[in-house]
Amino acid sequence: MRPSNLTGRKKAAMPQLPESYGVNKLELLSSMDILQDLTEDEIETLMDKSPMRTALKDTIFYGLDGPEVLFLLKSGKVELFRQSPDGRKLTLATVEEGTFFGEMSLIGLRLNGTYAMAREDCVICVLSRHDLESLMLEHPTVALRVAEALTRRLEETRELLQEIAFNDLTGKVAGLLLQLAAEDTNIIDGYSHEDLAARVGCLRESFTAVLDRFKRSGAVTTGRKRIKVTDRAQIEGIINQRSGAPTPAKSDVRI
Amino acid sequence: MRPSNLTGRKKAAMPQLPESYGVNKLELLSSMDILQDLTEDEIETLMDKSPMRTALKDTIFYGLDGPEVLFLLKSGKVELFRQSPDGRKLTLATVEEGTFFGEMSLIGLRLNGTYAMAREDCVICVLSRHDLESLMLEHPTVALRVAEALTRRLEETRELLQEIAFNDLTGKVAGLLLQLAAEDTNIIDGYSHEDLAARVGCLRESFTAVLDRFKRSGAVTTGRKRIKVTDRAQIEGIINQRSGAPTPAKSDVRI
DNA sequence: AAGGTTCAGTGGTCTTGCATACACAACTCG
DNA sequence: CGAGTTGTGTATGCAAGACCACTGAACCTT
Repeated sequence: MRPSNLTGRKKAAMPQLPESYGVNKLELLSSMDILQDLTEDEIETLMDKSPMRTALKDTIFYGLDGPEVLFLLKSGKVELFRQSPDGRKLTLATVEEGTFFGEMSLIGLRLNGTYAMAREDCVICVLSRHDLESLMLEHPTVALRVAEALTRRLEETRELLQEIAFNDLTGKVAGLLLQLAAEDTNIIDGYSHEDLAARVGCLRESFTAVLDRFKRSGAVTTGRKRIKVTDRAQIEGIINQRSGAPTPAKSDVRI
Repeated sequence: MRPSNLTGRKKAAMPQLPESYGVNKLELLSSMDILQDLTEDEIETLMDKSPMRTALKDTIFYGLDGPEVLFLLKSGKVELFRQSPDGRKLTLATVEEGTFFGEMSLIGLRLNGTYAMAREDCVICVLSRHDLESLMLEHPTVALRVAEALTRRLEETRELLQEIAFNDLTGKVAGLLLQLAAEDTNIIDGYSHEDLAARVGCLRESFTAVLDRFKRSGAVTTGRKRIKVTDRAQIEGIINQRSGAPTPAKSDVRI
């Protein structure tokens, strides 16, 4: 946690977002994954109902107490995390623009112990539980897309669970690096060791130690808030050695 | 893993299920959570399309290679688990009757490294990806129910993730005991230490050791495949001590 | 340019839980 | 009823990672 950072932005006047955001409102909404099958008219109707908000980088804009709403993330990046009583942090997921979060509203729950922090300045559209339900009932394709997205997330979460459960720290870190490294550049940028440690659920020092071993073996190079995966194959090797790859097990398929 | 157990059932002739199952087919289907809003006619139509199968207790009936289908579990209990290359097992979820699993079919994936094992004799209805999609599109309420169920599971999985990440073994075991203990009797029945260890991702011996400490402190009594939680409060205390309860954190809610 | 803050790297100690190896009890099935 | 199988209880050495305490470097703000 970086309390001083979180509160440090309080004083900053919220920068008025460029006018262009207003102009592209429709475009932004139609780029949402779950709304892609709606017509422009339908999206416009929706637009009128749902307020548009912004959240500044590094602010926690949803905590334990918010309302039951679905958030549509139009631009920016949001991190969902939980916190243990002793202050440790675990990142559940990072939400990219064009998709939603806060799906707990679907079952009448709040984010439920989960905090949402903007990792970049964000533009967010808020949908009430009721609006979401009627939207889904009126437009089955939306419901289908929601179900698809939820399935994908469930799958990701299970993957993460497996990774945490099966791998030792070295394996977890290796997995994380591969997951975060940009496809093209192989660079992970903008995350401190502390951020990354929160994603594998370990201490900052332990993360540093593992990364250091990778560095010594020539698999990565590092800079401040910057890690470059130079030998992807090597990192992959570490993971496969330890977990992940499904065993051709004695499955006994009979139904 | 208990290979001999898994394969040991092979020889057993599949007992013909009682006729009553056939009679109650309609009733069974309408008790499915996601189908509860359909009329009898609609359910009957669906019935004709989807084959009905059975899976015997302790058989793995879905492995790495099955088709993209959604399973509707009508009776019995199914355990979804993954396996690491070195044979460790992690239970992702236990599916109770009246709901579905295999939702990966929604996004064109198979169960994806996940195995499904019948913990009791099961009656299962199989829905193809295509049938599922048309069902959801024609009946938005079904889609809504699916989304709700998926949300609930996502939430549960995150809860599990948090528990695994934040708690030490003692805490994890405590959480598991509370979760599994029957509301009324406080008894956990039918699970071996090995089964339970798989759910918290530790060795059988480690589980035994923790349980033994609980026993000594008088929180539980044990028998073969049977654990009775005698002092629920004490176990709860262990959990709260270590994790779980949300902190009144310095949240900075501003949107 | 100065002072404060965030990041990264390191060393040392201590606890937890893993690996391994048995012993025995309870259950199952021929 | 007897042999094999499965479930449970225990001990011991060992390694990973948590926890603690600092250091210096990079960055930001003024």
